[in-house]
Amino acid sequence: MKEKQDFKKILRDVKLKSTSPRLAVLKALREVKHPETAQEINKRLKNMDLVTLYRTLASFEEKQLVKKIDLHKDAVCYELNTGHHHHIVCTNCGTVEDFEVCDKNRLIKNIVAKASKFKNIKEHSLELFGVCNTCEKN
Amino acid sequence: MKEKQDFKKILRDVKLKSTSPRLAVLKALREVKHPETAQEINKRLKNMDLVTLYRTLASFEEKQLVKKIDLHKDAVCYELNTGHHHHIVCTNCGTVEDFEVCDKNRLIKNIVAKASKFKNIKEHSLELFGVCNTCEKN
DNA sequence: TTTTTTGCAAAAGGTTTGCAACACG
DNA sequence: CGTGTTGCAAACCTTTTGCAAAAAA
Repeated sequence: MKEKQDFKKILRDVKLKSTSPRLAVLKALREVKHPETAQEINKRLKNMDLVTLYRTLASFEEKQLVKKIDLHKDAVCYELNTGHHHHIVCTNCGTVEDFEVCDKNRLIKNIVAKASKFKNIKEHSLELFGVCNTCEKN
Repeated sequence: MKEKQDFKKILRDVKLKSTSPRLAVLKALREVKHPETAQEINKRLKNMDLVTLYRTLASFEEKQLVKKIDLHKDAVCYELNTGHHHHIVCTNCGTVEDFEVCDKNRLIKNIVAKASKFKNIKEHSLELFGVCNTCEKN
């Protein structure tokens, strides 16, 4: 299977040993298009220990393979760190739509220019919350 | 005391009964300029039950007196909902600097214009994370 | 007096830690 | 073979819930 080789290379590149839990988590993360909580990911994986999953996600986050995102759910969500984007979340049904911000660098530059205590920004959160069109009809 | 009357009016305006825990929490929130976790607020208050504090903060949030904010700390932070602003957080020492975004409405409008599932945005998060100038020297 | 709120104890839920057995490289 | 990783149990920490006593209007 070609995908498996992909995953092994990804792990090798970040100097993580290739183990079956890690491969399984990479697969699970790639399968799904929206951020999920650890429990949600765990539910989709057979024979995966929740503790191992948390540790796997933590190591992936450290290597910047995944990002943690707060979508105002009961728990933090995780997603593969591919392509920079943000999310609009339906506060009613939980649907998530991605979006990109074209002039974000300019935005952040403007903010930092006025800031007195910071010169460099490493990360940022930007998530929108509303009721999606489907939910609004009901 | 004039401030106490202020607080009583605030509570009356949102139809919450005026009780000493609520007055104490309002005072505590006004005293401090940056968002704090429930535990941090609780530490500054004498004779305040943590459970009561959580319930008080929840009722305040419902009445939009306070806002919950995720600053990537161990727990959610709360702050008085006065004047719309966002935060830059030092990932090293925790220092927080506020900022305002002047063209935020335009930003959100642009995002929503491209969104297929959403027409209206009710809330948004926008927090920046970096290392503050002081920490960067060391 | 009636209804809401408080305070305590206890539970719930997500996440972390300790440690021995195991597996990758 | 040595070091990093897993799996299980148990701990941890924040937040919530239940309920009787207390306080607000």
